Amino acid sequence: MLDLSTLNPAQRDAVRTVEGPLLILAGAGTGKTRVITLRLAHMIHQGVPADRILAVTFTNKAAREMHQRVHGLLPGKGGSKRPRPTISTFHSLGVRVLRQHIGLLGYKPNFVIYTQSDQLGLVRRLLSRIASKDVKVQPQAVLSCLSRIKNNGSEHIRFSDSEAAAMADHLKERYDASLRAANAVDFDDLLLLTLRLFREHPEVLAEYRDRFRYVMVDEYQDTNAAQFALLKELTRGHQNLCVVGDDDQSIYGWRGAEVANLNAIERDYDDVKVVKLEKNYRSTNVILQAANAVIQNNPRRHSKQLWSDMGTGDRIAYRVFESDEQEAESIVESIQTASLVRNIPWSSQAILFRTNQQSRPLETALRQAGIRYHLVGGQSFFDRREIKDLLAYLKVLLNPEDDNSLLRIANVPARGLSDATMERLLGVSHERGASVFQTMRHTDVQNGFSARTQKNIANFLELLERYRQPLELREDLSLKEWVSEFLKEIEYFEELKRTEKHVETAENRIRIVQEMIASLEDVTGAELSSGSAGMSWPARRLQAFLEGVCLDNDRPDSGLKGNPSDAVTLITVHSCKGLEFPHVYLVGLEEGIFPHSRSKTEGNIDEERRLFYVALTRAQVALSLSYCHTRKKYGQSVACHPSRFLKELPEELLEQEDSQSKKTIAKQDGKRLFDAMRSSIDG
DNA sequence: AAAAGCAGCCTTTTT
DNA sequence: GGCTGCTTTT
Repeated sequence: MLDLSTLNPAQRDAVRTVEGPLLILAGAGTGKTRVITLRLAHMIHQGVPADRILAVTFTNKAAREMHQRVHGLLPGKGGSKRPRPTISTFHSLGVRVLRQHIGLLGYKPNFVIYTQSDQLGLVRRLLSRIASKDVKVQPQAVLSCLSRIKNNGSEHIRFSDSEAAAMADHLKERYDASLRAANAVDFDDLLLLTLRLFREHPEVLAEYRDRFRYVMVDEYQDTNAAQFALLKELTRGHQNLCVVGDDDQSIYGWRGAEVANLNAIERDYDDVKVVKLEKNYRSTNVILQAANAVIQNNPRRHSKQLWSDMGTGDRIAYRVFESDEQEAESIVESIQTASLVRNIPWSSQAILFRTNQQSRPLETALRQAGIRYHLVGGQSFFDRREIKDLLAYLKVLLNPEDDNSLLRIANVPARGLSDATMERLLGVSHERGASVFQTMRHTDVQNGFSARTQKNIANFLELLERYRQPLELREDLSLKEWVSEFLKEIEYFEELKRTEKHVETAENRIRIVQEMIASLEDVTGAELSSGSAGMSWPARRLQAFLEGVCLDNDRPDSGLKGNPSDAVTLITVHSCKGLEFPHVYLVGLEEGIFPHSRSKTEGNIDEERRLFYVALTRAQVALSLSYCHTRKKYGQSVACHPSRFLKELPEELLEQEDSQSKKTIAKQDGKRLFDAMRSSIDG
């Protein structure tokens, strides 16, 4: 029997409600994940077949964790024969559905998924083709408008981006056509095409609706219109939809998330049961009071008051610094002191910041102090040239129709397919409505080029074919060896060495590629269910690998090798949602950074405040807030002012800490610090 | 056709 | 400050 006695009444109520629509309003740290996992386990104990349950999470990491926790609660761990609940993100679910049925929409099932940078590349290319020179429009802005149009139709575009919006409107057709020609889909398509599939092919919808009799959604406040529509399609009829969310933690509005979906549940479903979780299991009451006070300044929210049994707790440290470098150094010093004096492990301490670039001075300070850290988020990894190259090679080998990837690597390393040549091929491919790869293969096209270029084209095609064949034919193929051989043949590492000034950076890049290749072998059987039918085993594994890379931002420890995971966490406020740390240092609380300057012009201060609220509620026992008088922006120092959010904190919860008092360590602490330092020297 | 030099711009957040 | 993409040079 499943033990529910440790739950509070509200939690138990939520867990025991199995049938019908259920809305769980779960404040930060109120044991939400526990409720979800226990509810899942409870349903299965009650006899609901596990494979008829669908649980949707926001990130792949959350999905994995939930999977493990649920698995731990179920009987018969060894017997993997038992059906398991489906736990995935909306996007991964979309991929699964589309791999099976996308043929009905005229795509081929081996489609590739375009990442943000792929999309950006495509937009750039389209812009340069049509834009009559120096129309100053940011591809990034066009892309986000495109996304908005795709999701909501063109009437929803903001006025502030009118040029970008107009351009997006203009490009939309071409953009979609290019994707289709490349047999590619973008992130939005994963949801929108699934929705279209469900609407145009009721028999497919029926299959999934029948399969998933019980649907549960985590982080519901972050769902967008398409996701909500998908949920409605899936649960029409049985109405067994349970959503868990917190309107105060809605921080993805810029990506189309609609808090309104929380209320829409009560509007669109009959007899919705609402359960509110307000007892917090994470933080001291000082921290919770601060969080409550801040969030009260937001209008239109489901009122919630968090409280806990964790005592009053220490006041919140409030610190002011001259510069961002000093801030970084002092914070690192505090972390070190906490570790040496009070034995706080590195992993219990996290530094939170609003923007990725703020990590730089912090990383520098941590490295100087010799403290291990790991950086969460920060896209830099997949933006690395060598990773983009490698992924482009793999994508082309799997799906040569992928123009974007093909154009990226056609002449890398140089093989006589100049930009001019590829530009011409691209032009012809547009005329014929075929992919660049297909275009290259036509002899009549080839004949238009010089004898030398013809030879180069032929060589390139031959290279691709030669490596594609084993992928499709040899069931026992080792992907790792296969890729290694390919890179060796094209002399990619030599290319890296040649183009890099410093030997170390080249070697670093090579190492990164090799690590990536090694992880090709890690593709487990579990992910393969999504492989499209009719493909060979190695091709499906490669597909699963690329999917994982595209959809799962949570890259495996790219930090130093073999670290025993006791490291300080550096993380953006966005990606820290759902996490908790005993000691939290929130830095850079300045106007323009937090709240971010962009949010002011767009009137999204409320969302920034929610972001601040999320940051505060990550802390369990100790919280430190700080800002600087000057900060380096794009190389030069700029004066800054304290964040308005600081003024929203009740003064009695704060402990002003000037740089003097920080150095006066209490006597016994001083002795312990001394002993600790001595023993670390002796040892 | 490849390498070297230079201007301009930025990333707020991520599936 | 640093990167990307563009222009010039050889």
